[in-house]
Amino acid sequence: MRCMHPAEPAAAPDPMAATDDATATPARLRTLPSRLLGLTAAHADRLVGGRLAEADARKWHYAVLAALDDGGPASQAEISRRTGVYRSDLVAVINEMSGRGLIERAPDPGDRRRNVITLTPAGRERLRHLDALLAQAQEELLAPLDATERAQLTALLTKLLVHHGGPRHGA
Amino acid sequence: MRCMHPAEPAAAPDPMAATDDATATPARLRTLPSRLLGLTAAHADRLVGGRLAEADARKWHYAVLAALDDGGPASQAEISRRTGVYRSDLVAVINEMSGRGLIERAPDPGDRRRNVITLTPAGRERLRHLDALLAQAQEELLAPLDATERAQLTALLTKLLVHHGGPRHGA
DNA sequence: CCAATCTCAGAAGTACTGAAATGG
DNA sequence: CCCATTTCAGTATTTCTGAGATTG
Repeated sequence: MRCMHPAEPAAAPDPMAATDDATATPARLRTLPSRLLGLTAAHADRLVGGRLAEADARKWHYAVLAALDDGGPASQAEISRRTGVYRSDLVAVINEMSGRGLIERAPDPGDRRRNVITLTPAGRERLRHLDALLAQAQEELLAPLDATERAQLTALLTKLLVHHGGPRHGA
Repeated sequence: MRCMHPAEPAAAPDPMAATDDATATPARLRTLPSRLLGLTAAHADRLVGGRLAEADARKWHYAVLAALDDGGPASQAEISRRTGVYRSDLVAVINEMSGRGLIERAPDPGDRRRNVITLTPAGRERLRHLDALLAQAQEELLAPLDATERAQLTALLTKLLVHHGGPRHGA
């Protein structure tokens, strides 16, 4: 995986993780919640990134497609707000995706500062495909958990997120 | 935070995270487990990184101190194996920490290729301090959960990790 | 005159690679 | 001759900043 989430730690190695070769991971770190979270998130990130890579896509691509399908056509600034991708970096993403015919970039007649980005039929189909890949990744990730445990995990994580200001762009 | 875990996604922003301004986060992403994990991990990373920053420390510093306190004096290569920090990057970390008197770097009499890194009393005290800061961060992170829920979260995350090859250096 | 949008060019922080130098 | 360790120099990736040009 590359870097779909702006406030999310893409997939960087973690110094707190250690091999179990000669000497194992320091005991203090073994059950540290923040470390477990980081490790698990990294793992999930690899899973998701790997699936998307099969289709030559990145998190950003999916995020943009999802934002357009969900909220309708929008300016680049608006997409940036929806997805958390920086406006600067959105340019390249949109260039690539429009080059593949997944989206269309047209000047806004009403406000000539803006480009209106629209999802094409090919983009919608692409989104469905990526949705399927994403679902596979989630299944792979959650494989060791049963339905009850999955619900618990979602509930716990959501509780942590909403408590600290909810899932806003920066976090 | 910076980057304590080698295979853990430090603290990169997440494109899948979105503001709730005009249009909210795409519905598909709202409860996507991998996204919840990434968001929560990023949040935890900020908390931990923030606390450590108070003491002008980074994850790496803590990881090295913990590894030394836990496994005793070691060569740099050994510390790299314990912590997951790359040998190349360890050099700078060790330089800085030895400059602050937290550790000592001495040539190994038995094997002159190696440096033996030893924790100094100041380093041990430093570690205790960082331990306290880390504990604060965990408490802050888990504040919305009661004891039972915290245990559940730890259990669930551990289950996910051990299932996929356990917490090894790369993940 | 100020705000917003799009764009590019580059800084900053991180992970990772490769090779040289030393020694076992 | 080959392996291990320390170190440096450099690559790759990604987030984020700043400024310029255009338009409201």
